[in-house]
Amino acid sequence: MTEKPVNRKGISKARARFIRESADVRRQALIEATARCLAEKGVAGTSVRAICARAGVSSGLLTHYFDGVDALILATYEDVGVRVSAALEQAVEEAGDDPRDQLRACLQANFRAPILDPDLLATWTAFWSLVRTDPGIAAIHADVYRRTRAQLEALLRAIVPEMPQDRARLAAISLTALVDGLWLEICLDPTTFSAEEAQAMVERAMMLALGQWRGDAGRGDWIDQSDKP
Amino acid sequence: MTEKPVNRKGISKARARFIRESADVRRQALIEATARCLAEKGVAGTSVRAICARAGVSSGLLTHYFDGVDALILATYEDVGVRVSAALEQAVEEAGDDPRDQLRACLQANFRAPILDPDLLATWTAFWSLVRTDPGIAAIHADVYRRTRAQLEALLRAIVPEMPQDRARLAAISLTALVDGLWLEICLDPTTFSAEEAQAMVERAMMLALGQWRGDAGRGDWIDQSDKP
DNA sequence: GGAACTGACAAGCCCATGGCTCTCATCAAC
DNA sequence: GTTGATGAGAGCCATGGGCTTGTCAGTTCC
Repeated sequence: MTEKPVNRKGISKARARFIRESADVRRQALIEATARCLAEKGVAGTSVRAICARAGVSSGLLTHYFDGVDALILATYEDVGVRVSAALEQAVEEAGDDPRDQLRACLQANFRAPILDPDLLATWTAFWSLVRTDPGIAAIHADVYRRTRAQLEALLRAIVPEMPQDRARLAAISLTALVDGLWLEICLDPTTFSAEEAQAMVERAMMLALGQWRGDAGRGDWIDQSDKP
Repeated sequence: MTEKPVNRKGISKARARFIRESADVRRQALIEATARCLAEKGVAGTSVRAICARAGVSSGLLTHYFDGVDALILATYEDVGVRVSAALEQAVEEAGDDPRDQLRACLQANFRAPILDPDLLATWTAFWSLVRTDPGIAAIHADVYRRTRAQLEALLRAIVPEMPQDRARLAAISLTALVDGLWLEICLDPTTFSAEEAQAMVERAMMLALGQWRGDAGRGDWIDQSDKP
């Protein structure tokens, strides 16, 4: 008595096979598909159907696991933010014990894979454009940047303990802004300057922030002075 | 024999009065409406109907004056870019004859009205998110940033003629990136630092780029040395 | 000064696409 | 085999962009 399933138009349909996955696997797949969509086609091209097609699932599944497409985008922002933080963290750990090396590594890692990636910037600009209108995105943004600055501030004060609190704060803000600006521009238009030049610029800014630069407008040499009075 | 105009449903319609405007006025009105839409509702909320409602015209007029909504967004980018450049140019002119004052004014004007404006950032992030996918936007972006850097480079070399070409180039890139990063962050989240602090940071970076800073990690005083050896 | 003309303009239709829901098939655990 | 959650897929309503049609405001020519 098993009759073939028939839709409203009377056409027999064969439902596709599928495998059951855990909620975590599905969520992660949807998040990664969203990031790829944002990167490749921008916010406008990031639709439920596009995301689900990339994730290889049907469109109904998005609503099943997330509270709509906006919630998925928010989850994607969180995930991407965590991965960037992890990449920076790893760079710091691989840099050894000298806080100066750690700071340099933390800054320069922004101009190497996986952070130096135009696709990642496309994802990020999509989020920036949502900060204004979406309080949830704004909250995550504030948190991500606060953590970044706090980390830089801690490294600065580890290197130069006598640096005043306020100066460390402003230095961390400046370095973050410089890195952001360089990263933005090199991802948007890689022909203007190279990743190596970007790394040199942030290293120079770092040294200047540490107050270990002597004005020699012509040569640009570094003055090594590891121990301070 | 004048019968009332009747639409397909047989309902008599009274066409709204309108006034004829010149093409320039209409184009400008549409461009400004687009900028406001981008600022308030992001790219997703910037539809033909939304733009035209803001401009106070019917939706058909957009196609009449522009080659679709994409072309209008592109024109808006051009217009906004020109206005920002004009604001910076004006700041330079009002700064007097000293190129040092001009450079400072050019940098610090980014943290005053009309450039320090979250709405403007929203517009700008919308454009950034389009650079990847739209070659027209990418070309305009490259041009705008090239001009900005060229201006900074010229000012730097006017202040310190003996500065090598490459160092001036990198300094201009760094200053642009710093300004962009600070401007981005202060517009996204004004609670992190103030406009005055941003101006102080760019002034400090400017002085450091000019090589007129002496390492005094603790105090942060300026060393005035207008004449160089 | 009025009639014909030109083109800016409004209104609304058409089709595509978007997000979401609803129904029901399918799989895995018991 | 039973069962219940996972998942597919069509459908629904809203919205979007572009186009077509027809009107009305200035202009021109007599």
